[in-house]
Amino acid sequence: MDNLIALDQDFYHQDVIEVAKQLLGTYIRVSSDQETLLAKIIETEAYDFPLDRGSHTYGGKRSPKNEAMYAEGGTAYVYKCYGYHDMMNVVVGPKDIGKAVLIRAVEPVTNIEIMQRKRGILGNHHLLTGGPGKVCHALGINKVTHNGITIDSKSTIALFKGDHQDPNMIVATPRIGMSKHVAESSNWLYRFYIEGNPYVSRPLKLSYNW
DNA sequence: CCAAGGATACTC
DNA sequence: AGTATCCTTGGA
Repeated sequence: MDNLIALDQDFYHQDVIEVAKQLLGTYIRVSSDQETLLAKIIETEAYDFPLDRGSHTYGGKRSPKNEAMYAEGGTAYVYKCYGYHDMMNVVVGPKDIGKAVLIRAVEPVTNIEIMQRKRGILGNHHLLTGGPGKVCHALGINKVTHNGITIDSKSTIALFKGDHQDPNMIVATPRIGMSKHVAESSNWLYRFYIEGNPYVSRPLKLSYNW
């Protein structure tokens, strides 16, 4: 994978739904002292502001925990869910506007064996990187190291343009894991993935009716 | 103090 | 398809 072109700042200042869709097919690179891992993003979820009840920033709610989500577009918002699963989001829009896109699944591109070792998984399929916690685990993304960092070609987390993504191959569904309190927001079609991609997360509750 | 988690891995 | 479980954060 040569010729990687980093996403520019303008990319992160589009509508959050646009960013969620356009991130499909782009490449995420995570670098550490030990290795450089590359994967293609194939599933995302948009979190809007301020009326999205499913978002951590709903109603302008702000605390040290979600502060990074109010940073400038192009920042990483990484938080822990259920005590141990790290979740990686790309912040969207201007500073103090709490919008972001969650990276829900990726397709490994280089150093797949290292991702398998980190995950403790032998195969190369959706169990390896299909799920937001799995993505961070496989790529070595964690809150302590990465929350609040700027995403650019010089950073430990970088995003690069992918091949042109056919809009007809993008599937939209409700988001996963929305609680009841979230009410009507849970029905919004804010989850996007590339049709037919084998790495799409498939939790058990995937029977939708619309 | 307690309830709520943008989930995952393991059983049956 | 069910269930145990990780533990930090923030609001009451």
